[in-house]
Amino acid sequence: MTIEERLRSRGLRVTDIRRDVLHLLQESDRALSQADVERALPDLADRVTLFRVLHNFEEAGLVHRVIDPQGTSRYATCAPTCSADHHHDMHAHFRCTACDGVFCVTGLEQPAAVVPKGFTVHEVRIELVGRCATCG
Amino acid sequence: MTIEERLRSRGLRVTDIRRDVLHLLQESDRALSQADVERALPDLADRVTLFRVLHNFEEAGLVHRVIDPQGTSRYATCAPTCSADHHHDMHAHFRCTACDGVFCVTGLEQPAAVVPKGFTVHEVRIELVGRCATCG
DNA sequence: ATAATATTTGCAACCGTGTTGCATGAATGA
DNA sequence: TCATTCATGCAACACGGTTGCAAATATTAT
Repeated sequence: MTIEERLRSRGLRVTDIRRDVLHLLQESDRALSQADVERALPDLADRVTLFRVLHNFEEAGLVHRVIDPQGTSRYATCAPTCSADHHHDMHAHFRCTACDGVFCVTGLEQPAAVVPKGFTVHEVRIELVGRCATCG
Repeated sequence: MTIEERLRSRGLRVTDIRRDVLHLLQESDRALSQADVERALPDLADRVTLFRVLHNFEEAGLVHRVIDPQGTSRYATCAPTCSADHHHDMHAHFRCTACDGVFCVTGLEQPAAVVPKGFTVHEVRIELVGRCATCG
């Protein structure tokens, strides 16, 4: 599926900005912050526009968002089968302490959660912290 | 151990602000943001001072910090045996989708992590998401 | 108790991310 | 091609986080 088809399939109009940003996210092996996108594609668009584009992508289920340890949002493309509602419970994230890169990890089984009486668990989020292949 | 002893044992001087803030965190059953502390103890201190007090507590290993889904920091008292370095890998956090409260959960076993070749996992962070006992 | 020292506090000011409103320009469908 | 709907840029603001510096306070030594 081309990038344009991907955008249209989620009801988003095709524009230069959206095409370039989605392409960048697709090529990246890690989750990018808005600042990362601005650095990679300087002068492509106003920062408000970028904010809205990333926001649109997330709402449309094209990307998922993860909060990094500094509290800023990072975005990464979803698997093609992702939808906006339940794409988050399909994988965990790995964060490298050296380069601060965030990677997706699939195939992780969820541990049985033991919570106090009266608590209900709907979702288990897992973050792996360590060093990536590049940083050794 | 009294609050004052607790502060001194970590090399922190005892002041009204530190005593009140640590007491508040100790009494709370959930992790509090700086804004929460300001609301609970209005006019106790300047917001910069509060920021530094919470920062000191974390460095001293008196509290641990967790980033909530909005990307803001929340603080909760550690078990007395916690140190600044390894207090984070002793428990998971539970977040209530209704009241946004963050609670500590202990006794959770860590899942075996499957990561790509070349990756090294040093730590596994787990966040449970659901409804707390109060919110049903 | 007092003075000397080290730390804490408040203030002003700044940065980055996130966010809204509004006017303008561009993509789509008829 | 025209009308409509949506995307974009700009200005402006909210908020959390952060630093530097001078004044106030806690600790230590006299």
